[in-house]
Amino acid sequence: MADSTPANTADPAAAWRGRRRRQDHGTKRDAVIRTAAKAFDERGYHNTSLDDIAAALGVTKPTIYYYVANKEQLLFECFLAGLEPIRAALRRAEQAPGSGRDRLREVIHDYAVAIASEYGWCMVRAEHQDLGAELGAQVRALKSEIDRGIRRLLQHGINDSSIAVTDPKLAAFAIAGALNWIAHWYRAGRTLTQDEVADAFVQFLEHGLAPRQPGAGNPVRASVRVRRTRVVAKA
Amino acid sequence: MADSTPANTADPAAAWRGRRRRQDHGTKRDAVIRTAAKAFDERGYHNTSLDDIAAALGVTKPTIYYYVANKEQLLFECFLAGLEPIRAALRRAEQAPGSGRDRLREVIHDYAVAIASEYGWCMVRAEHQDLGAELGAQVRALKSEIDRGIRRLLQHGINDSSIAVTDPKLAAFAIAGALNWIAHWYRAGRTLTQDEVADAFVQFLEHGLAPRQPGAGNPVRASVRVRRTRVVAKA
DNA sequence: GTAAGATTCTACTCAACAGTAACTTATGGT
DNA sequence: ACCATAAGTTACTGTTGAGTAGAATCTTAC
Repeated sequence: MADSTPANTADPAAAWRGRRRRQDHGTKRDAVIRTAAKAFDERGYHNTSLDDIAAALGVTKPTIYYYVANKEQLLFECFLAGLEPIRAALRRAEQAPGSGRDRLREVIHDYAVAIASEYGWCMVRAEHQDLGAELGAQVRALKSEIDRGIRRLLQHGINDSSIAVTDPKLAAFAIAGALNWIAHWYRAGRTLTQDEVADAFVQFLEHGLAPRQPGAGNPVRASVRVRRTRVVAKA
Repeated sequence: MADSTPANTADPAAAWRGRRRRQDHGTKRDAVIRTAAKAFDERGYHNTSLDDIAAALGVTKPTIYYYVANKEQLLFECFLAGLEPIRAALRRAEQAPGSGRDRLREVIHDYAVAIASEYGWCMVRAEHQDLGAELGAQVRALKSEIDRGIRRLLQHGINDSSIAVTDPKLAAFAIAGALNWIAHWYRAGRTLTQDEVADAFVQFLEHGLAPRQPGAGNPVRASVRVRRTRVVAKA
């Protein structure tokens, strides 16, 4: 989860191969989770056996149990890893300056980038029923926290009249839906970068389909304040 | 699939209970598919055994095999049943009058209503990997047909300048995403009707977050031409 | 070098569930 | 009345895959 160590960006199996064995426990655990996320994304949770994941890592099944309690918890960790960046974006927005719309714009951007990550599937497509009552409730709580955050930003924007929507609740669902869906179609390394997608979505969600009325340029003062989220050291 | 016979609206098990046995084959088959869709929605595909579905219908497992070939095909039928209304909406839009935006508005509305149906889950959350290569490809083809339809409407709208988006492809994804997500949160019989949701989404997707510039009222000539889709005879 | 502990492996158990075989019962046409 | 067939049942098989016990192997500290 701590995306800090090098060499976890490309091939997770590298955490084993070549290196000496008594290797940083955390790094390997992250590799397990990361590989699981990728496998779930490709084949779905139930069509992925722990043997599959083990094989992808070049180890055997019991090794996985050395790092996580069971398959359920593995899925849970994927959720957490994916959800965290979005929660961080919302926390940042809470104490940022600017109109509601400016701040929401930032969140939408970071949200889109997060969903296009390798954990996108887990956040969006994984079924809560696959987690027991306990963990399922935790995930639901986190998701609902995100939902409330977006609604709050919408409300701010409505109050300072930088945003106009009829129903903030449904608007939040529409925004989250458009963004979450990215996980269904986006594949890394095809034509579009995560940032390009994010910018396009910011654009669309702000203005919708209708042409903007000529004249009365809308206040794009801060544009997208390109705070390129600190990229983790690659390689 | 043929939503024509009475008594399939409420409880599908009613197709068996009380009635004599030599009963309309098609009706019962529909009841099987409908019940499967509901169960998949509630517990997910893999957490639903055929015994579960059989129990919900008040029959035993082999009876299900009497109506469908296997579990995979059962899921496939749910896909078809759900996707069809959306394809129909697109077909209607193809030969409708009005601007691209007017026609897209109709499609968005009907799409939203369809996704809020009991087949919403199958269309949106079911994994293609759970269908074999054959059926999976068919579903993918249908979905891509829908995607192309939306893009075409967007392009019409751009041409007649009733729509302004930078990238029609991404706009189509955003629209589909917002709509598809409805399947994740909408539950029938809570506060909002399908139509209310649909209208709110039409509204939001047309105008986005930004307040409309005062003056220059936008051309809402046809509004939502409330062609209340023919409701099937209920009970 | 060697003991202690950390890490990974081989070789299982056990339950769930899709799918089937073969038998039973109701129904409608003749 | 009777039989051909539609509709359903009970009771199984076979496989898959999560999870575990316990042995084997590596690493580091001393």
